[in-house]
Amino acid sequence: MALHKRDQFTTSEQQLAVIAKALGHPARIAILQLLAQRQSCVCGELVTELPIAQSTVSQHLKELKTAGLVQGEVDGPRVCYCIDRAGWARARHLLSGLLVELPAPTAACAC
Amino acid sequence: MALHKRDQFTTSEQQLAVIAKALGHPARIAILQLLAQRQSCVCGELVTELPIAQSTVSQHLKELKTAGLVQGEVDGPRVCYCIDRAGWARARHLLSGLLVELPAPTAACAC
DNA sequence: CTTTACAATCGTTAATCGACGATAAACGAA
DNA sequence: TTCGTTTATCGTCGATTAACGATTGTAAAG
Repeated sequence: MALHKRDQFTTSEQQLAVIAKALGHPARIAILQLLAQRQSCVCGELVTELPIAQSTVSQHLKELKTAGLVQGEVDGPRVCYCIDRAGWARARHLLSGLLVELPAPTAACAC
Repeated sequence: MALHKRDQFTTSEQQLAVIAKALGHPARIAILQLLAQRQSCVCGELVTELPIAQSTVSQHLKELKTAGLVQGEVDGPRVCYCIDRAGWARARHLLSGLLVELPAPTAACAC
């Protein structure tokens, strides 16, 4: 593979991209919203709430976990998921940083 | 193809996912930041600032344009890009909506 | 009318994603 | 131990992404 162009970007750019990529699918947005609504963590309940197969939900959860946005804890035969406190705090920080860097459209460009 | 599961999600979930997906690459983050910094719109200047080939930059610009985040205007032989006011306003709205829905880690889950 | 820049598109390649069904693994209950 | 429930993983498939070089298109400049 050797020397990805990817490495030429800022770490904060990369971190933000990882977060955004994890958010880049409606199912994962829905999962996060469900986990936030029921502040009690849900498990395979997610599967019944979502219009996708169990294995697909599991994959999305894995991606969210990899991105550090979600956390799962085994509880008997089932797994209890919840939003990863630290990870989501970081994500919030990066995202709101972007909203500051790219402010609301005031004057904007001359083109 | 026929009937994507994708269609089963909220439109706001889908819109947010489209935005997030567009932000899901460090090069595109970098492009947006560059366009914001120099409030004057840049063009192929982007190519010299970024560690990727001209054609690749062009592709990323296209994706950003498709997502409605960026806008390009032909100016002689060159093209002047800037942040799409309306599109970015919408994106901001959706993103900050998410930050409200998923608040900072206070109590969180019992697991 | 050429030449020259600049930017978009084409064509290709390897890699990743999204989805599914099927299977395996973990564990409590009978 | 065996069964049922729950979740993760495997294997597969088509579609998409990311990247590049090469080519094409467009418009000012000579």
